Amino acid sequence: MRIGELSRRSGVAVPTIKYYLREGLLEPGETRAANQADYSDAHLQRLRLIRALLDVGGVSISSARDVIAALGRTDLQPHDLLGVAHHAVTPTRHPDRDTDAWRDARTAADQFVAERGWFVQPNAPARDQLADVIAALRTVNAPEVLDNLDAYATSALSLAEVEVDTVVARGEAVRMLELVVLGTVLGEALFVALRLLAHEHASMVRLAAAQEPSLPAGTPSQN
Amino acid sequence: MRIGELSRRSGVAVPTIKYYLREGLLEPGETRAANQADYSDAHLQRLRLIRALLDVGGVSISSARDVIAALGRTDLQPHDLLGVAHHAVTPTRHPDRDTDAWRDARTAADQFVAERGWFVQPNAPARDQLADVIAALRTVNAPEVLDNLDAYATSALSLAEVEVDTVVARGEAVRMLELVVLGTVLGEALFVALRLLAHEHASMVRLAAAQEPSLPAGTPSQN
DNA sequence: AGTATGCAGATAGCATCGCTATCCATAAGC
DNA sequence: GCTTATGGATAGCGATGCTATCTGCATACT
Repeated sequence: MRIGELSRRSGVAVPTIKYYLREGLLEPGETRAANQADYSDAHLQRLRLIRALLDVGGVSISSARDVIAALGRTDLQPHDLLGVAHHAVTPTRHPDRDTDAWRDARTAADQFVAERGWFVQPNAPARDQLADVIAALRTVNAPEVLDNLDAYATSALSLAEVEVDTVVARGEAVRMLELVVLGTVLGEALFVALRLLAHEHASMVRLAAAQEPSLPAGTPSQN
Repeated sequence: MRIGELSRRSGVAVPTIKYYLREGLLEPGETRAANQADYSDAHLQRLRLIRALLDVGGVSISSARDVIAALGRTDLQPHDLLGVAHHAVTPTRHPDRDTDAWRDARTAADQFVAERGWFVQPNAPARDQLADVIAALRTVNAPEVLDNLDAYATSALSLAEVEVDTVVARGEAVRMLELVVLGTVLGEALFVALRLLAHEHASMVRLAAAQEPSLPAGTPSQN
């Protein structure tokens, strides 16, 4: 198919597809003549993956390029891809990390990981992310949230185990790689959305109940 | 204190503080003369909150303004603030929602919420977010991730209950409002970081173990 | 009193990101 | 032969989050 049809079938504008080609997110089609290239169903699939990463996963163009490049490598194991996927979902914006307060928070983060017995690379970016949040919660003086660290970690671990099992359940290497990426990026979006829904439910049950006694009957609290 | 000291103590550049003043994120200091204003510790605190929301929470300037405006209102109950906080963590980017595939996903999202017995406003933005992810997972043909919806929801609910309880445990209304915001925005960042750490741990234990038998001895799988 | 520094408020500029629009020569389709 | 579409290149655009500069005045130091 040519670019027009690719555009129609994917819902992505032609200039945008050209932009992705320029940026190396999408492989060029097979050139037939100076101004004719042929795109396959694989291109369509790839385009859908790109849009999912960008629109739903919130991944940047350059991170998406890295992820896609990694997907194309046959020498990577699923675990190796995790680093790339994690990098993709790691925000670039972050607070000033060159302060004593931040370094203290980073120490606390490392200590927490160690106490949990988690096996995590010493330079994993998620350690810095955790330190960012710890430092922020301390400076805004909200230790209550940090008191729940264990609850957060327990939820996170049980989720992570389910996700990894989902990948492991697959035999084919190529499929596993895709699932690592999708599980990491879209899994995060999935959880975030569900957390907000659960948040609203829990809040309605526990907070609103106090002020407005006549709640929807039979709303379970799921304990 | 004057703006220079506020800048030094907060680590925020003077022009940036002026920008926040213009944008209505920070209240003007008490004017003493045409070009002299006085800032209090409350301003410093507020500035730290702003930086936490922007840098760690990834909230936009305009959402931060909404959140801060809501914090200042005395007529709001904690539950009312949830909507504002949720809006702040809801990304503006989203896939095309004007397709049949998306509407199907939205129906599936509503059905999921209903099955769970969750009490959630029909127009809650998180419903759309959930539909976004469901639609994306379907178009990239990764139903495996969706098979774990229940696991995700269970984790999300237990987390949400802990978070709501943390807010409820506080008596003072003003503090509760702050905690709703911090719990929603920074709680998300906290969970995301912990999930990545747990992800790496679980992956190391289950995936890398297969190819590289000599793992760090005694790494528990926390089952 | 004189000088240097700092301040408030206003306006303009800037870097990045993710597209979008335009142009050109060529090929396809009717 | 004529319209339309294409590939490739280059330039521009709108939003975001600052950053820089200017002006007139207050403050601080000496």
